[in-house]
Amino acid sequence: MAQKPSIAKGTRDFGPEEVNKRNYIISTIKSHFETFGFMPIETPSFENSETLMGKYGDEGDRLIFKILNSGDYLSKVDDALYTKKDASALTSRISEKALRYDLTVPFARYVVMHQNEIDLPFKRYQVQPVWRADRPQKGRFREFYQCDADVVGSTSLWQEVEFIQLYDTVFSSLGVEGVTIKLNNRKILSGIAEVIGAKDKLIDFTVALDKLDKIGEDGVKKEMLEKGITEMAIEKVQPLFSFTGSNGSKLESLKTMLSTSDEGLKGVEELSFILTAIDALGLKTSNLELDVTLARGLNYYTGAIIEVAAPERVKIGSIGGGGRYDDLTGIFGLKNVSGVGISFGLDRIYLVLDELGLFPPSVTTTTEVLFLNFGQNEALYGLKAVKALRESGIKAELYPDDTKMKKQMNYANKRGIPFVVLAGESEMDKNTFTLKNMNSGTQDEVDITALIESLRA
RNA sequence: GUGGUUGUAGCUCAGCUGGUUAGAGCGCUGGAUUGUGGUUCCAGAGGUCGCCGGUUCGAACCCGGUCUUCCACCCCA
Repeated sequence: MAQKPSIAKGTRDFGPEEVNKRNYIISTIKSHFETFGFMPIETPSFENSETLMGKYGDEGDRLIFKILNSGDYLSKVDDALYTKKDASALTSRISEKALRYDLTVPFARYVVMHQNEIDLPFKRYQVQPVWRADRPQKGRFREFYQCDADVVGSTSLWQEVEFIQLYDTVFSSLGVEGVTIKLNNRKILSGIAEVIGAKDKLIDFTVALDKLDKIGEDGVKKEMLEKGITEMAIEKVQPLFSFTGSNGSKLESLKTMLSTSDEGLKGVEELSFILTAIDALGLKTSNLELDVTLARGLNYYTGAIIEVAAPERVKIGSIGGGGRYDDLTGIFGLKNVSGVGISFGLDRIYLVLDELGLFPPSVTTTTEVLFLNFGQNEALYGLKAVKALRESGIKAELYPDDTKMKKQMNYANKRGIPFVVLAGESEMDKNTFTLKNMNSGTQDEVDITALIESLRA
């Protein structure tokens, strides 16, 4: 009984064209990672559960795909636990492995486990799939690729400067001009919370502030009030709601607002350093913008927070993000190692390139010439030429079956193969080939040298 | 995890207040056309109406559950 084929929720198949396009993006990103001095590593697709659990908050734990133990996993569960139906307690007994949730935590584990083999500061890049048991949505899947570059073992702000340059280089190279690299700093957000006397509500405060462009000033204020932030406190940060002007003037106004917070001022100083450096170095096509509402991934970022927005005409939002996290490896017992890194959102970059028509035509590679098959002797004659063409770097193939010519021509046509070679008895007698241009319909009878020459052009 | 939405041929979709053999376009296969594809013409194949149950004389259509799709929230790339 045949079953209806299906694929798991939130996963996708990729056809030849999609794979070629995705590979184009990935290889562009990788080549720039390398010119910036990053080195590749790979980690397993699944880790021991304890490596991942508890690193992404309660919400994160829920979204981690757990792998059921092999064998009779229920035999290890005592009746009391089983009857209690406590999912989280039961999970730890029947599942000891879990699928990779991101590339950062496995990287931290890698650094700690291999600390004697690597030289700090260590710059690594990693392009691998990750899995999340999330509910799928537009541009969000349960299996997707992350393209990460991180540096560990240096607190220097020059790293942040380098990462901004890297973003600019990659997007310019892909032809995506006019992206906006948004920059913020956790210390500034902390400072603001401190100044308004809501230090304990930092997360609530920033999560609400982050939604400013989405739900507007009134919506943000409403959410803040709901979370128990006082009206007086909100009053104090009123300037944040209409924060415009140059990066310089924004910094000035932050400096005033945060004058009583040492941490906040430190954040201003760090931002100022980065902005000055980028100003001096220049960017190819990107814009750099100080954005105090930027607060993603706040759970672990401790300094810089970076996010890249697609050009305005493409309504797709964020296409990359990153930041600084002090003590990245502390959870695995290696103290005082700071990390900073960025990530490229492959799927969304794909959508941007597709929408703007930025994939080079050469990305979709097809066979350049198809030899029609007229029988055993003709096939062998053709295959000798195919071999010669391949040695000249031309993508060539022979139609495998001796079927009707109409069928073979049709196949070439549908695959978009630009040239077809007809070589039957009469050509074999003369040691020639009939080369047909499928676009114009014209054809010429040529010898092997001329065949290679005309296909090479 | 919460709320909503979608599912009919390989694909995109019609299908009336519940009524007999569920349709179209595209695609596919064969032929017109035995060494010439795209265009045209002719013929043909292809459907447990997502799945399970219920209501009814009768269900693609109504009801419940479930899976899936897409959207919003939460969160996030």
